[in-house]
Parts: sequence; C-alpha cells; structure tokens
Amino acid sequence: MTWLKIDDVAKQTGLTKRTVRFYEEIGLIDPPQRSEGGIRLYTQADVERLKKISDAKEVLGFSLQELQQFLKISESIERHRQGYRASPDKTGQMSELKQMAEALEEQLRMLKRKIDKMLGFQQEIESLYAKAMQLLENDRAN
Amino acid sequence: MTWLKIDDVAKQTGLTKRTVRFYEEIGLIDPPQRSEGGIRLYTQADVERLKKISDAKEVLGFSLQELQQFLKISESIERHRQGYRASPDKTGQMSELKQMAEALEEQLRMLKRKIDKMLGFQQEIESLYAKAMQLLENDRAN
DNA sequence: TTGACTATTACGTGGCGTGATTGTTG
DNA sequence: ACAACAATCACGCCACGTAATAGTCA
Repeated sequence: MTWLKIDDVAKQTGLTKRTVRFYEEIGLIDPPQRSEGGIRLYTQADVERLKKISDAKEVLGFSLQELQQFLKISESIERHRQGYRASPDKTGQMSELKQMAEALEEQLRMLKRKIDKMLGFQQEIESLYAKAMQLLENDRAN
Repeated sequence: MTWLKIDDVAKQTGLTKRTVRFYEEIGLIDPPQRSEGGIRLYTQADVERLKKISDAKEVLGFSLQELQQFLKISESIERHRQGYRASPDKTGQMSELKQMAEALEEQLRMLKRKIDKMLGFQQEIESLYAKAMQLLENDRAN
C-alpha cells in the first residue's frame, strides 16, 4: 500500500489542501488514516472519490449538501444491486428507490438544459473570437 | 417606454430581487432609473442583460469578477466593429484585442472540457437511472 | 538540524438569504 | 387609507482563502 500526503492528493484532484480538509470536516469524505505524528495518509481510492466529487460539483453545480445526497443515492443503488435484497424493510427501500429515480430524472432534465446552454455559449464565444481575429487581420493589412 | 419594477425583473430573469439589487451594488449592472419616490424602474434591455449574466454564471460557472471581465470583452469587441476605428490609440487597442483573443481561446478550452464532463455525467446518471428502474421492476415481479 | 511539509486555530471574503423596519404607490 | 409592493440597513450562512503558530519528517 502506497500512501499519499495531502499535497499529492491536492495536485491529483485539482482541489486545494484546505478544501480537502474541509470536505473531511463536513463529512463529505471519511477521515483518512493518520501517521504516528498525526499526518493524513490517503489511498488512491480517496483520490478517486475526491475527483468525482470535484467533477460533480463543477459540472453539476451542486451545493455540498446536494452532493452528499447524490453520493448517497448512487452508493445506495449500487448496494441494492449487490444482492443486498434480504433486508427486512422492503417497502421502505422501495419508496426510497422511487424517490431516487425521481431525483435522477430531475438531474437528467437539468443536465440537458445546461448542456444546451453551454453549446449556445460555445457558439457565441466562437463568433466573438472570429470577430476579434478579423479585426486583427484588418489591422495587419495596412 | 414601459417601465418594469424589480419584481417583474426578478420573475423574468429567474433571479431574486435581492440578487438584482446586489448586482447593481457591485457594478455588474448600471443603476436603473428611479421613480419620484425612489423606486427602481427597469427597461427590457436591463432584463436581457441580466438574463445573459444569469446564464453565463450558471452555465460557465464564472465568478462575478470573471463575469465583469467577460462582459467587457464582448462589449469591447462589438464596439470595435461599429466603425470605432478612428481612435488615436491604435497600438493600445491592438494589444488589447490580442489579450481578448487569448482570453476567448481560454474560455473555449474550458467550455469544451466542461461539456465533455457533462456528457460523461449524463451517461453515468442515465446508467444509475436504468439500474434503479431495474430494481423497481424486479420488485414488481414478485 | 534544517528545510519542506503538515496540523490546528481563527479570522476574512464572496455571493447572496432572510428578516426587520420604514417608505411608496394604485 | 389600505394592501401590496418597494427601499434600506443589518446580520447570517456556505464554501472555502489566508495567515499565524506549532508540530512532523527525510
């Protein structure tokens, strides 16, 4: 097992060290191992989770609360699939699942709207860029 | 000319009244007209600008400072194009333009990265959704 | 042991939300 | 004159940034 210190994690995830500690503080990630002297020791799995969190936050624009929710949903669905069906509380799980499905549908709608808007902006910025280039070339010609 | 009050503006833009006032406070929009008694009176053009700001912030994830920068760039390029070529400061304008072109290129790179990430997330969420639906149907079958 | 890293504590900032209070308008 | 808005403080909150201080490690 090869341990990573917080600065390595920061570099690999693109987050700051402050942010990594903060995410631990609010329970978004589990507290990692510590060295004898108290230094945080991370695994590559920790890095992957943080990358995912970072992407989700950046791309989906989630608040950290919404992120907690989202991570719970996806983990819960994965757990359901791993033969975790012998639970006593059947109807509870089902209504839970329905809520998740609805939440996911909502996410998908939001995502599509955002992707459309981004494509629109891309066009606009490309057009602006073309105009700027044209101005620069006009200048070069005299 | 038909004037709009702040609540109309809020409804049309999807921003809150607080946010509209705040954007004025930090200079992101110009202070609008006021009535005799001090009530803010907006035009449809104000609404359009706010819509654009809101979209850019939501979609591009810009900070309000970055938004200021971006709006300046696009307005400046538009001004350059409107025959505003008889200015004394030629070289100054050109280096300005080059900087803008670079900034726009950077924006485009960022946008493409984000769009890719969003498409990735879309797939992942769709997959999660499919799994949830499958679980629900399995349940219905017994 | 020294220099590069780390931890903890604590205060600051940006982007608003949320009253509370008072003033304006149809 | 009254309800439905509006304006202006002012404090609160989230998601960190930014020192300052002290401890850890190769």
